[in-house]
This record gives sequence, C-alpha cells and structure tokens, in this order.
Amino acid sequence: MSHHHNLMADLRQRGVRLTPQREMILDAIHHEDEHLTADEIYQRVQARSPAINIATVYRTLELFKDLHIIHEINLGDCTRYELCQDEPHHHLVCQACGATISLDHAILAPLESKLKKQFGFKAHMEHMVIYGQCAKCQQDAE
Amino acid sequence: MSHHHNLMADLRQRGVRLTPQREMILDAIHHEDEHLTADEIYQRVQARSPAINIATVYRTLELFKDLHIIHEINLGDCTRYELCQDEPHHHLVCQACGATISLDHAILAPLESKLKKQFGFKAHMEHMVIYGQCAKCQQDAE
DNA sequence: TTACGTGCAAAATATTTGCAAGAAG
DNA sequence: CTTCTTGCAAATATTTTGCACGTAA
Repeated sequence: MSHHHNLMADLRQRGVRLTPQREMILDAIHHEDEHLTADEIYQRVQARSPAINIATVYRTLELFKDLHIIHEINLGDCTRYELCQDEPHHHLVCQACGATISLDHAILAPLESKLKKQFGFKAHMEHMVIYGQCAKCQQDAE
Repeated sequence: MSHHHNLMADLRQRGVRLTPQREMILDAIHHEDEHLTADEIYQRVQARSPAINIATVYRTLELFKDLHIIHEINLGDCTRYELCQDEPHHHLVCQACGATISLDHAILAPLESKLKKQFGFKAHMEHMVIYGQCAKCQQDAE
C-alpha cells in the first residue's frame, strides 16, 4: 500500500471530498522525484484522464497547500510543487548544468538558530534552494 | 553628485547608449529602498514621463541585468529588482506583517564555506531571502 | 438531497516580440 | 548616417474566476 493512500484516507478524516481528480493529482506529485510545475502535473494527469482541466489542477494545488500536504517552491521564474516531508530538506542547484544536490536540514540548523538568537526571527525553512556552481562545472570552467 | 551618475558615465565607457528612459529607470531603482517590481518602476518613470512604455522597462531591466548593474530577486510570485552592491546582503521577510530585516553577509558566510567544503559547491549568494515570522508577530500570536 | 467540485470559457496578470518610426553617437 | 532604442500593438505564458452542470457523501 502506497504512502499516498494513507494521505487520501487522512483527507477523508479531515472532511475533504475525495475525487478522482484529486487522487490523480496527488499521485502525479507523489510519483515524481523532481518538483513539478502546475502544467507538468496537468500533463501527467491528462495522460491518464484527458478531460481534466488546468483550472482544477490549480484549485487542487491551492487546496493541498492549505492542507499542508504540499508546498510551493519558487525557483527563478517557475513555481513548483512537492510533498511536505517530516524533515525539511533543501537543494543546491547548479546554474551551469542544472544538477541538484539534496541537503539535510542539519546543515541549515545553525543558521536557523542564529537568526532566532540574534533577531528573534523564526525562519520557516521548509525548503531552501541555493543556487551556484557544482564542483564538476567549476573544474570544466578552468 | 549622485552615485547613479557615475554608473551612467561608466555605461557610456562600456559603449552603452544613454537614453533618457534608461536614466529614469536607473533613477527609479536607485532612489528606492525597497526592491521594486517591473510595474512599480514603470509607474514611477511614467509619473515623470508619461510616454514611456512597459516594454522599454522590461528591455532595460534585462540590459541592466546583463551588465550586472542590477539583479533580480524572486520573492514568492513577483520578480523584483535592486542595484548590485559590493557586499551581498540578505533579507528576512516576515510572512505575517511583511516586515523585512536586512542581513549582513557575515551571517551566511559560515554556511557558504560549509557548502564549499562538504560538496565543493560554490554558492552564488548575492541576495538570499528567508521567510518566517518576526519577533513581534510571534508575540502577537501567543 | 445538498453542498461542494469540475469543466469550460473568459479574464486578469506578467512578460515577450515584430515592426516602423525616432534618437544616440 | 548608421545602428540601436523606443512605442505600440499583438502574442505568449501563467494563474484566476464566474457559471452551469455533475458528483461525493
């Protein structure tokens, strides 16, 4: 039994109506490693069920966001979506080759507590994206 | 003599044509503390010179970006622009009240070097934005 | 049965582009 | 004069909304 069935059961508990569209959209997000844009989610769902409408995708993403099932990530120009996870995780993105490196939250924890101590600021670091250049591309550039 | 006149002189050196539009756009960015969107820049310039077109604003921002005079910041949905500065600086943004706190680069430097050491990743941290809740709003929430 | 969700089409928003006229150097 | 820049209008991309119909519970 896949993780997303638990999620769907959970939603029913919370009084959210379960529709095939919502299930397919959750499925699409769940089955992907990368973070998808609204349109990419739309296309994946459309492959299974051509009648689906892009407006439904946007409305469902909004709903899932409010329910804290997914969250939005803004990389440059495009908005992407991914499942919320227990432990926040982060990404390094190489601007040269596009490679992404996943980061444990531990590496950002010191910054988080420094911000709290110095400014009383409670950072919401669910998913930070840090751009730069990966080791390989730095070598290639030399 | 204001800083932006030096910039304009600098541009002429670099073979960039100086037009009133470009000067007014640079002016608008320069005279603001906050980071403006393309449309806000457009409105400010339009107040001085109604004939200006939004397409010119976009094209000029693109040009200034390529010349490394300004850089783009993506906060949530909107793209904002600010002058490049010698020392990178960063912002904490309170999601409750919208307040922004400026951060010295020093506070992010340890993270930067940790990423370099552990992953060989050279982070481009010209302007990081960290969202969260400021001290005041945390109190109000209690 | 009733409230909520969906598809559709149109609107709103943000950004880009082709082209002819205008201005910088 | 020549090349680059601008204004205009139209195109494109992304996201939102009103409304009538359909469906989950």
